[in-house]
Amino acid sequence: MSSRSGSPTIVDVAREAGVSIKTVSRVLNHEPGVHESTRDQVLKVVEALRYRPKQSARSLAGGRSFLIGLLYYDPSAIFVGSVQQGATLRCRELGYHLVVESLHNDAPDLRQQIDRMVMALRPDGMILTPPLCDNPEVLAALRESGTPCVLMSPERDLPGVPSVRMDDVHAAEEITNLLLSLGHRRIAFIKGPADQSASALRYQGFVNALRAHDIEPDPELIQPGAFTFASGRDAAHQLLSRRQRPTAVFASNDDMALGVLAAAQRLGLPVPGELSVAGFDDSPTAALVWPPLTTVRQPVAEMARTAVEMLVSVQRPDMPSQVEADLHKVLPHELVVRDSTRAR
Amino acid sequence: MSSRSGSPTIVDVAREAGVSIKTVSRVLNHEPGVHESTRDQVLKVVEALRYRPKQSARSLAGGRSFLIGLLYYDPSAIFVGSVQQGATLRCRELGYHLVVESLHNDAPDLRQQIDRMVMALRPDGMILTPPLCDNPEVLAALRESGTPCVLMSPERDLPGVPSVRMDDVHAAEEITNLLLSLGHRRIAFIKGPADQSASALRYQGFVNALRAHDIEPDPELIQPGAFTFASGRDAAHQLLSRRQRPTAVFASNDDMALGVLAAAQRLGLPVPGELSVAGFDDSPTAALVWPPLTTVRQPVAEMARTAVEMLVSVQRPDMPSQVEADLHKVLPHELVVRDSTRAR
DNA sequence: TCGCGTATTGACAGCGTTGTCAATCTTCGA
DNA sequence: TCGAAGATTGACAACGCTGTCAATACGCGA
Repeated sequence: MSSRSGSPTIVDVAREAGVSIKTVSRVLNHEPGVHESTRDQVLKVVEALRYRPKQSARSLAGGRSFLIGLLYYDPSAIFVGSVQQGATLRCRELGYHLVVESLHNDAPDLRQQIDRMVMALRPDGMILTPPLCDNPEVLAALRESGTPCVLMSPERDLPGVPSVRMDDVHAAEEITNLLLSLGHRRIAFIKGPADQSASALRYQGFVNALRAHDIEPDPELIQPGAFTFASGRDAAHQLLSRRQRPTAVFASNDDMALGVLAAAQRLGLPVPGELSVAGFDDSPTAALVWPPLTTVRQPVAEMARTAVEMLVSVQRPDMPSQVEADLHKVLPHELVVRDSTRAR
Repeated sequence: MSSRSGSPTIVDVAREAGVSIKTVSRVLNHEPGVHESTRDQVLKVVEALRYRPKQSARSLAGGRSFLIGLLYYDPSAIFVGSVQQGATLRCRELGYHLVVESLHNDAPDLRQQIDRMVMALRPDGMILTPPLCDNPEVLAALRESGTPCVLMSPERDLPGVPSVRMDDVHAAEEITNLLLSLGHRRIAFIKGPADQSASALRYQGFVNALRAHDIEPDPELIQPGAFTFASGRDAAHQLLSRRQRPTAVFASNDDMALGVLAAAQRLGLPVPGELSVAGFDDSPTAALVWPPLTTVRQPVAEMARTAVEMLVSVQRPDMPSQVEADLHKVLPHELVVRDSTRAR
C-alpha cells in the first residue's frame, strides 16, 4: 500500500519492494552493485506504482538539476527553432529537460538575467546560439557561475569552451563547384554583413572554389548584402542590370537568395532558364518558393543533439569525457539541389 | 562572512542580517507582516551577497516549481515561436521559467512522455498549442496529474479549462470587408483543411461579410486548400483559369496566399494590378514577398503572456482568481494592410 | 502603570532524494 | 572449516527552503 496521499515517493517504492530507499535510488540511477534480482524487483514496483523521482528533490540532494538551458536572441530565426527541436529530443532521451530563455544581446541587465537563471535553476549545462555565444558578457557570467556551456556556431572557438558548428567554407565551395560544373563562369556572389563570421567564411569558400578552377573573382560580380530579403533583392538589381550580367548568383543565405528570385521575376528574367540562383541555410521558405531554391542544409538539429550530449557527458562519469581535441566539433552539411540551378 | 564554500544560502543571509531564515524567506516571498526596516536590512544583505534562492529547494519545500511547461508539436510553426517568445518574457517578469517539450501528436507513448515531464518537474502550469490542445489524451493526462493548463486557440473551449484565442470569424470578416470596400465583388476564398477549426471559422467570417453586403458566396469561387503553399498555388491556378476570374483572392492563411502570389506571377497576372490577394496570420514571409501581403496579425505573443498570467494567478492568492466567465479569453487582432490589395 | 490585541519574529519539522560510510552476505582459497 | 576480499545493502545525515505554530515586542486605552 502506498502512502496515503499524493504521488508515490521513493519510500513507498522501498517499502513495497522490501528494500531500503538507497537501493531504490541505486536502481533508478543505474548505479552498479545492485543484485539483478533486486533490481528487477524494484523496477517491477516502480512500474506498478508509476513512480517517478521528483526533480527538485534529486536536484537538492544530488546537486544536478537535469536541466539544460537554451539561450537565444531572435526566436524567429529558423536556426533557433531547429536547435530547440534537436535539443529537446536528445534531452528527453537522456532524462533531461530544456529551459529556454530569450535574451536581448545588448540588454543592460543581461548579466543579472543570466545570474538569476543560473542561480535559481542551476542548469547542468547551457547552449548558446549566435549572437549570444559570442557575447563576452554572457560568456563571463556563465564561466564565473561554473555552468558548462556549448557554443553553437560561434564566430571563433574559445580554448576550453566546447562548440559545435558546420564547415561554412567547405559548403560554400561545394555550392560554387556545383554552379561551375553546370557550366557557369560568370557567377555573382552576395556577401553577408561584415559583423557575422559566416559572411567571411562563405565568401572564402566561394573564392576558393573559383581559384581552384583558375577563375579570378570579378569584383564587379561581388555585392555586399545583409542577410536580408531586401538586401538580396537590391544587390540582384545591381548585378542584373550590369552590361554583361552573371549567369548565376550565389547568395550567401536563403533570405537574400529569395530577394534575388524576386528581383529576377521583376525584371522578367526566368529562373533557372536565364539565371541560376543558389542560397545557403535551407530555410523552410527555400522549398516553398518558385522555383525551389538550391541551397545548403545546415545540420542544426544534429548540432543541438551533439551539444546536449557534450553537456550531459560532463556530468556522467560513465560517458567519455571531452578531450580538448573533441571540444570543437564540426558536423557534416548537405547540399540540397533543387530547381533554381540549371546548366547554362 | 558567508559560508565557507559555494553560493550563499538563506542561512548566510539570515546570519548576516541578524534575523531568522524565516524572516528572510518572508521578505523574498513578499509575505506581509515584516517590519519595513527589517525588510530593507534583509534586502541589503541579499544584494550584497548576490543571494538568489535555489529553485529546487523552494520547490521541494513549498510545492511550487516556478516552472511553466510549453507543449508543442511543430516547432517550425511561427505560431509556436511567438508563443514561446511571449511566454518566456512574461515568465521572467513573474520569476518563472519556461520548460519546452516537443511531442508528436500521435506518438504511442504520448501519455508516458507527459507523465514523465509532469511527475519529474511538477510544473506549476502548462501551455498547450494546437493541435495538442485538442488532443483528448494529452488533456486527460494533464487533468489527472492536476496540472493547470491553458489552451492556446483550441478548436473548442472546454468547460473549466482556461483558454486564450483570437476571433477568427471577426478577423476574416474584416479582411473581406476590406476587399469589399476596395470595390471587389468577385472575391475568391481558399479554405483550410477540414480538420483544423480555424478553417471553418475563417470561412464563416468570409461568408458573413459577403452576406452583410447582400452578396451570396459563389461556389465557383470557393476552393479547398490545406494551409500549405502548394495547395494555395494549385487552388489559385484553378481560380485564375476560370472564364470569369475573381478580382481578389482571400486565402485563409499566409502560406496559401504566398502560393496564390506565385501562381499569379506564373500566369503573368500583376498583383495587385489585376488581382488583389489577402492572407491570414502575418507570417514573417508575408512582409518579405513581393508585393507584401495584406493579412491579419494574430496577437500570439500577447496570448502567451496572458496564458502565463492565468497559470501563475492560480498559484498566487494575491492575484485575482479566474471566474468562469474570464476563463476563455479572446484577444484583439490587427489588420495589416500592405500592397497586395488595391481598389479595382 | 497594567493588560490586551496586534504586529513581528523565530524555532523547528518536514519536503524527497542522494552521498557517505558502515554493516551484512557471499564466495573462494588455504 | 576459517578468514579475507568483494559484493550487496542499509542507516542516516545532509541539501536549502517553506509551512506551522509558538514566542516576543509593540501600541494603546483604562
